[in-house]
Amino acid sequence: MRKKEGNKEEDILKAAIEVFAQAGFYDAKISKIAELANVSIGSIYVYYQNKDDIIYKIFDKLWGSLYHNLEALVNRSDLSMVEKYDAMIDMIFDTFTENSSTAIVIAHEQQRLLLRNKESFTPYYDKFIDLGERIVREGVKKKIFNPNIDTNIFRHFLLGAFRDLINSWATSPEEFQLNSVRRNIKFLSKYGILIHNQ
Amino acid sequence: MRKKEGNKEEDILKAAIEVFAQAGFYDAKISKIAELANVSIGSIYVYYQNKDDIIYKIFDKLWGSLYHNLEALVNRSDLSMVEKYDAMIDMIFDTFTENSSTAIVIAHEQQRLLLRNKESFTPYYDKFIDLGERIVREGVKKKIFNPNIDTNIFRHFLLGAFRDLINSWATSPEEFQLNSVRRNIKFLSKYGILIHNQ
DNA sequence: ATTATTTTTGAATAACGATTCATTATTCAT
DNA sequence: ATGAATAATGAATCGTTATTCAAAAATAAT
Repeated sequence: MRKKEGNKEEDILKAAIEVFAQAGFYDAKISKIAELANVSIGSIYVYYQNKDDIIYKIFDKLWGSLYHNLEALVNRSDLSMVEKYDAMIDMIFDTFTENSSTAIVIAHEQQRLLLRNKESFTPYYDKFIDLGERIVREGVKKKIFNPNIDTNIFRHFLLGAFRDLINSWATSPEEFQLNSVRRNIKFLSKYGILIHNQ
Repeated sequence: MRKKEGNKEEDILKAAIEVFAQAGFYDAKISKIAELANVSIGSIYVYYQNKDDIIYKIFDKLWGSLYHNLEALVNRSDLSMVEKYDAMIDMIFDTFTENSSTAIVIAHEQQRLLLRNKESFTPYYDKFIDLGERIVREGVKKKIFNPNIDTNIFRHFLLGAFRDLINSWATSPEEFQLNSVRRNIKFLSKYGILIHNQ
């Protein structure tokens, strides 16, 4: 019986994230991924069904991580509502910034892939959204969040803003102070741009 | 001298918008665009250099329209600062919703194309952003907008939120009340999600 | 050392679809 | 009518690259 050398499956995924982030999914070459992963082209097809399969597994990994982290947060009763909301923003922020190439891939490719094939998309994405909406509804029920805001619209608003900002930072990190981005997302989503004078 | 029949250039652009929105840029077939435009494949290459050229002209048209409309707004002195901001949101909102397929194409393709080839991208995009930032800085100077918010971050925040919401509506219009989306974008960007109790 | 089993390899395949360009069609001026 | 001149056509080309699979290499058990 032959043993597997190293962890090719993981090497390939890591390489693919970099290649997809740099070139975009369609311009990314399997041969380039193989080269970066120090693996033959054939090996890629041992561990993954095809090119699509690779990107779907990238999504699955990140949304899975976000989902599990949010799950740990959603039922914490030691936090005030606003503390819980801030913790959610921090968690999402940390996850994306610690995986900046994955963040770029998601920002660039997710929308189209969702359109193309909703069935094979990671279930963690919808589960994550559900948990997020639950937190917002909890805030409304506790009369902390504005009940006139549509929960569904708010989550698109917030995630859309997140997506653009994280992607912009990941693409040109020299243009943004990461902590400033974090602070501004928190502040803007809670208080908006206007100065409140009463 | 032979005259051109109808307006093939425009027919092709309109068809391409629909095909790109439906299939995504890379899966879109030139043959499908030709079919939808009632034009031969060869004619497409009479009016456009290549596939890229078509999508760049789609972007140019929409961002050009946004830029010119914003230019008409930016120096209006008959509006209060908040009225001007609301008018800007309304204008962006109307432009995107009146061109919903183009909105989908932009939401799905712009980021990657910007990365791929910043030079051939429409100059109206940057010019539009500049005008938008000027309005925000005017709001700060007039002590209506919060001076602690980073202008650059705010525009990514707002446009990111816009992008996701318009795209979501354009993809599943049955899921959203358009006026509710408009109202919520205005409210959230100005006042945030928290109830202000003082 | 030999065999069995599993892993790895990468040259060859095969399909695809953007782009070209020689040909045909249409219009207009004379 | 005729002939420029331009517009339109679409079959054929050509490069590209994801995927396959038969062979080779590595390991473990005996």
